[in-house]
Amino acid sequence: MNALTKNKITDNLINFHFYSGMRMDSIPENERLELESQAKSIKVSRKSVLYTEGEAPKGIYVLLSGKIKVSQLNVDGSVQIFFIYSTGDLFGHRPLLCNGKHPVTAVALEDCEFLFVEKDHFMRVLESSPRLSNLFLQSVSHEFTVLVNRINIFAQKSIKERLAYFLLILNHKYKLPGQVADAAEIKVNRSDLASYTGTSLENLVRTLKDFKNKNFIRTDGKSIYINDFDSLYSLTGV
Amino acid sequence: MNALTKNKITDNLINFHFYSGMRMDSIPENERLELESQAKSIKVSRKSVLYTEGEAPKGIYVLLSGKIKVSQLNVDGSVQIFFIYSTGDLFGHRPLLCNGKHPVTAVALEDCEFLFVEKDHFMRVLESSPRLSNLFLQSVSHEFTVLVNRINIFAQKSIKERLAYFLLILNHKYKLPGQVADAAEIKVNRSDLASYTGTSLENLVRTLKDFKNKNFIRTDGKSIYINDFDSLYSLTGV
DNA sequence: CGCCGTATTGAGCGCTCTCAACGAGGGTGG
DNA sequence: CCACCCTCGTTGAGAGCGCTCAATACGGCG
Repeated sequence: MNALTKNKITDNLINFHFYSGMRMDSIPENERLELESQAKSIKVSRKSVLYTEGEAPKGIYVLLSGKIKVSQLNVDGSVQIFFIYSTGDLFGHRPLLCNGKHPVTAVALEDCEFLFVEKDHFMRVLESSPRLSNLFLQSVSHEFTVLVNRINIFAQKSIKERLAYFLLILNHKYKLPGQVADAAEIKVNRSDLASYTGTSLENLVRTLKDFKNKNFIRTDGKSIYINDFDSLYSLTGV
Repeated sequence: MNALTKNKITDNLINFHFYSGMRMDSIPENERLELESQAKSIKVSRKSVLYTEGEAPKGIYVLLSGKIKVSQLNVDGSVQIFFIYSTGDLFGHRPLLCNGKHPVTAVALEDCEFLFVEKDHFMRVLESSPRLSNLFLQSVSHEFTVLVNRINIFAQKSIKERLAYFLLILNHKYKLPGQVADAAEIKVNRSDLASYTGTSLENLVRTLKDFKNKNFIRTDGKSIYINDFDSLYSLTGV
């Protein structure tokens, strides 16, 4: 893949489909220090539940290490995963901003460490800083576009197209800090990957196998690595 | 249907799935007057295009009469409709709030009349009013939940479930101001309804027929009326 | 070694799509 | 007024995708 193509993939996906929302390092120093001054550092182990859908939000979270999955459980037992957060991502703020309940459940995919800022402190800092408030407004407005684009993906694309799409997104999420290689080690189990892609476990496995046969990806145990970004990207049709 | 059930439907759908976003009448009077002072009143005929995906946003819109559909066109020619705006809805603001392009295309479904506030004026009013800015932050954060719920619908539900869901949403959108009757005249053509539900035209027609046979809905020419809110609601599984 | 959770594969069914034809209704020109 | 056309809606048939159920393989751990 040449540099031009690569940039196009990166631009399009990151800007309009991927975009992790708010990150701690995009917050101005003053406000960040103010938030951090009252933040608790918390460690949880794999499978821990940070919050559950329907709960009142207690504060905001900044992930320092590990991965968090954010999902909904349907009445028929099916699970839809919406996001996977990685280091630096700030989340859990949106229900606070609109006085709502958590619409989703957040669970640790690995052992995690995060900062937790309590609701009252967060809201105080937010109210005292129009700059921060505008930053959130910008961020959430951008995420609106990201979600609209994702609705289109789910409504109009086949499993194959969707899986290609989500593998590219996960590749970003699983890049290690400072990693130069394009391909990351994607460590999501088949069941979660199926819930993320919106398909059954068996169908997910079959589609992965298809991608492997075409040499788009390779696997090592349960881990997935992308070989051919270009082909996956053109498959997505975005 | 008893009153309790009806309220549950209304509450759940309106709050978490429907929610039309910002409305002019939820803006504090001062700011509203300031916005309106520079607003142009514009009339367009059916099928007129207000803006196209990829375009730079020029301002915000407040619908006074008529209906607007908001959609994306895919490379394979398929169309996904995301929203249908009706009287009072304020839209087109989100790309302004995050310095982005329009992610979607807005087209008049009927002859429409709307207010248009130019970008510069809107941004000036917004910057001068933390209260307005916070209102938008609240609104867009709430819409985040709405869109997340909708992703779940598209990723996990069948056409039948999705159509039941969107018919209930459209029923709200097509209620006339002050209408007491529950059932509105839903005047969306089959093709648009298919694009909204995320299915093919033929399949949409077949599912409508199924609903008609079960007496969930009735049709009069091209218009659709809901008979049985309860059954449709329980079909959606939300 | 046996157990348990996860991954893979197979078979068959049903939903949804596409292609194709037909019908209904409104508008236009002869 | 009628004939024609154009758009939109409806129906049928058949193919293929994606689902469920069921069985098998694999790997870590007690």
